[in-house]
Amino acid sequence: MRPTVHDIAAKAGVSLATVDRVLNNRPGVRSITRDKVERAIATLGYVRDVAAANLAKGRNYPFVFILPAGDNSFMRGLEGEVSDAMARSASERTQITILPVPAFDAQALVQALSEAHQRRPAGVAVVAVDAPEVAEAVKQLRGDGIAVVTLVSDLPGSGRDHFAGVDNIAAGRTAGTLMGRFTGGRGGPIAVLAGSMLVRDHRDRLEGFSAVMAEEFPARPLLPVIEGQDDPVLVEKLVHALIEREPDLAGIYSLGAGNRGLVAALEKTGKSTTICTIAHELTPHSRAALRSGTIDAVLNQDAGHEVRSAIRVLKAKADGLAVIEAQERIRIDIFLKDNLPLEQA
Amino acid sequence: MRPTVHDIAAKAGVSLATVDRVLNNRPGVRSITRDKVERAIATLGYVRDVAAANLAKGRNYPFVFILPAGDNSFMRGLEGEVSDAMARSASERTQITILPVPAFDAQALVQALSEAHQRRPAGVAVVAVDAPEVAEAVKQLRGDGIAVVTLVSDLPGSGRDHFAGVDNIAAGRTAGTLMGRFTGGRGGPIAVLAGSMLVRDHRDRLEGFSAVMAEEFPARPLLPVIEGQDDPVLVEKLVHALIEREPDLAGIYSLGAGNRGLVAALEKTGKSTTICTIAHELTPHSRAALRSGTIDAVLNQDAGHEVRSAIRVLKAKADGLAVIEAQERIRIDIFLKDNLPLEQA
DNA sequence: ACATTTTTGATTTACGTACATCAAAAATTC
DNA sequence: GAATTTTTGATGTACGTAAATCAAAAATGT
Repeated sequence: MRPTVHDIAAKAGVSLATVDRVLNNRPGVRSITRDKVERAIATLGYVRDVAAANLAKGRNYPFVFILPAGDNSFMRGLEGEVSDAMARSASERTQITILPVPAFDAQALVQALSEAHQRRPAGVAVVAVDAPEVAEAVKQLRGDGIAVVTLVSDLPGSGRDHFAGVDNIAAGRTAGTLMGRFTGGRGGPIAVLAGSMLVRDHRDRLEGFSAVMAEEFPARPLLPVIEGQDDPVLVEKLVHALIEREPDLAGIYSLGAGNRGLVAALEKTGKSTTICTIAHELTPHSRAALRSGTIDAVLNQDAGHEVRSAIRVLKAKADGLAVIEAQERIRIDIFLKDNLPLEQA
Repeated sequence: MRPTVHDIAAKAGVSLATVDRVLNNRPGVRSITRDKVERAIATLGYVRDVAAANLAKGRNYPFVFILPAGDNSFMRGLEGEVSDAMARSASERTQITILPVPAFDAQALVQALSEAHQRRPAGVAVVAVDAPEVAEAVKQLRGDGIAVVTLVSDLPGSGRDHFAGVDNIAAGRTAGTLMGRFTGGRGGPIAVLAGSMLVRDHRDRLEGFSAVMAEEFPARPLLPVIEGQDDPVLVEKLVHALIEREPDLAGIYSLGAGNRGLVAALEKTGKSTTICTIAHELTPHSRAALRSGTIDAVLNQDAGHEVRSAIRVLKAKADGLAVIEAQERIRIDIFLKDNLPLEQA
């Protein structure tokens, strides 16, 4: 059996109360006694039973998740994962509140952060918009001892405790290597379709993609970036025009969300198989397009992993514990039609 | 606050003892009373505090992990993950024992399963060897109410409760698509390097790879399979001979373990950049080769995920609970040099 | 209506830890 | 060496559930 506080008390020749004082570093223990107890802890290999401790403490973790509203499939999937986490709240002693905000709206986000602040949670997870006033709001939360984790989109310089998301430069580089190699057998330029260059993750992906294309495939021309605002209608129009303008187009890298317009344009022009298409985020739409061959590869960040990681980190930070950064790193998944995971319920 | 057993008792107008009888379906409760209690549970939305229950029960889960011995990097990594899980035993209430067996030795595995049986654990996880006597040994464990999960390599027809590993046919297909597309710009045949066709996962990978090559890239010739027994020296000799014999070789798919010989042969012949190489399992060796460009892509199964999933499933089965199969599905990771996760300590 | 069986209630102890209180002992100060 | 402060011990309660015991009540059979 694993040792308990009683065993430590017996081993160290002190009372239970003293062991408790040492374990929870309460005052009023001589350093000699403290040493005795700590030696007993070490030799017996005692580790506190966290479950029992939490039960006794009645500890719970009120968290607020601030997520963009709208019909972005990825974000809705993310929200679904947070809901799943809420369903697990009972056993994880968390109390999660979701606060929706308009997408890409720094001012609304600042207000949401302030509302979250008023609730006095132990931690806040937020899909950040890259703006100085948002960073300022995050700083205020941190100043009040509230842990803050950025989710999916980071906010460097805000003093956030952690970023639960992928390395988007690496994601862009991965897309670049795949694009270069998949289109190796033919000529023609590559187009890049973004949502908006005002969003940090899109900028990072472009940076990585461009770098690899320049380094490894210098012969292949890169067309100027097209910004589709993640709007299906606008994207379809732009991609349609692009395909007509560039009959020899070899590939399209879509680094933003809203792939519906892209897929529609490709399928309507009958170019879906000849143009190599690489997109981001596995959603019902991109999954279908991958299966049909319209999209050739999808890079994905696992929203479930991100949410669970964010919660783990928030808990640790709320308790003042260290986080093993390497363990919380979110991987970039590559999906081809052959390794698609089964659709979940 | 979430409701407790006391709240149910009050709501249902019965005593605590009766609530306990219903919750743990002990005998001696009229169906009318049982209904009252169950309605109270439903309306209050009571969920048992698993931590408190486990504390009260003093529940723990003795498990045995049977792993192949030898210097296979992947298997050593797997063992490391099991060790990590042992370190977490305290908080997870598990007691894990590792039983090493000689690799690919059905007889030794049967003996190990029998030894595991004698320990009367709540569950056993085993890297299976595909042989009828092994299946028989697994059946005996199951017959005694011991949960069995196959790890990495499955054993269909043994009645095992679950398989914690990847779909190797899909993995082979994924490799096929990558190979076909990566070598799209040039001619030449493709070679397949296996460990042994006696092992199930190798057979499955070959099946998937061959199928995709035949379906999608029928023009590309496939050379007869080379079996290197996962032995670095033999593999290097065979690959060296292969490269000399086939000067126009476009790609090599290495679907087994022991990539050291492969990498050595490629680098010594100076063909490392011209031959597209796809291998399995991310180990220090394959990672280095990926980084240097000798290997172009690595398909990986996350050993940590597999071990943690196996433990979750064993726990659930030991408690007679259902498993959400979709949630325990292990993904096939694709790594290029651009999306390599950082090396862990 | 009585005996018998079944069902229910009341109460207690336990799991391992947290936390509070009060008294006792030891160390410190003057 | 007495007064004071600091340190330690003893003890109890709590968290939410499990599990046991024994008595009381209700249902059942005859």
